[in-house]
Amino acid sequence: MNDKKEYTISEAAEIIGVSASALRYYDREGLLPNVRKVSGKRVFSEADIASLRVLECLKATGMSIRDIREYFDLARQGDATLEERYAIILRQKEIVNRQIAFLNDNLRELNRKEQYYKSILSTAAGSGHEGGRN
Amino acid sequence: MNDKKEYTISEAAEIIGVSASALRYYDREGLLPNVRKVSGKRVFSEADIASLRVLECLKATGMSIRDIREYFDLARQGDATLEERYAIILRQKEIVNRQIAFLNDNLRELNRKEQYYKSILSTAAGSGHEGGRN
DNA sequence: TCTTGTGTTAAACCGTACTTTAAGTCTTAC
DNA sequence: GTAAGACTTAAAGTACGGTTTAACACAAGA
Repeated sequence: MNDKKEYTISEAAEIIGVSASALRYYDREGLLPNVRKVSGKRVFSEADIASLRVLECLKATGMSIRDIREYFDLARQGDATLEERYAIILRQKEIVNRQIAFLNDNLRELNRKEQYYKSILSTAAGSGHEGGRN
Repeated sequence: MNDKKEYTISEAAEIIGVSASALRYYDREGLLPNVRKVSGKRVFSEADIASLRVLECLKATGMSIRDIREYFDLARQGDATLEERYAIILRQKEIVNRQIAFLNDNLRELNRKEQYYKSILSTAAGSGHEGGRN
């Protein structure tokens, strides 16, 4: 009995870590078709919260709101779209792997810069080292 | 003698992998103060290309155009700002490390979803598995 | 000379993902 | 009954990072 089953928009916002207006925006964009309305007010179920977590995961990996909606639409079409959704997840995994590899490349660049600054700073001399270049 | 020393805007754009209009935009935003103009036209030196590479690196790690300009401005102020620039690089490294960690978290989520779909698809039955949830 | 190609500018426009505003509804507490 | 607090909507506004447009300049080649 510890698990509450329903949430207001501001509770859902707090749980997920976004603003209530962002949730309204997601709803407008068709991303929350399962959220019921009781006397004009949105009621979020545990399943809606779970959907929001998936939404946040996909969003965090750079998928656009539009593409996430398409993925959710497929889910609502049931088992017939399982393979398609599986393919989307695989594709998104590849995208994330590329993002990570890219960030690692840039991290190496930053490390080089760090070492460069370190070496200059360690010679402690105040004597003109640079010509104002980055 | 194989190294050309100067480039037109479209050559620079090609080398860096951005559009010429993006370079003009960077210039407008004060990110290319060292680019000379010869009879009204921008001339990019090797040093300018090097700056652009730094710009792309910082941009790729999520630094805003405005913050990159501030970093470049510090560089133009010379040795007095070395420590400050060093600190910026260290901070940016931390940001990138957090980004990578975050992407890894999301990758794990995607892996879970992949396994979930895989397990359903492997039972090959076409029998109602889901209620249209994501 | 005239066209082609490459460059220039200022200003307007664009897509994405929200946020803000204004006006209204509903419930509860006093 | 009335005020507060949380919710609703449609529509406008915002920030960011460019892109596009329109009008013009200049150099080289046919």
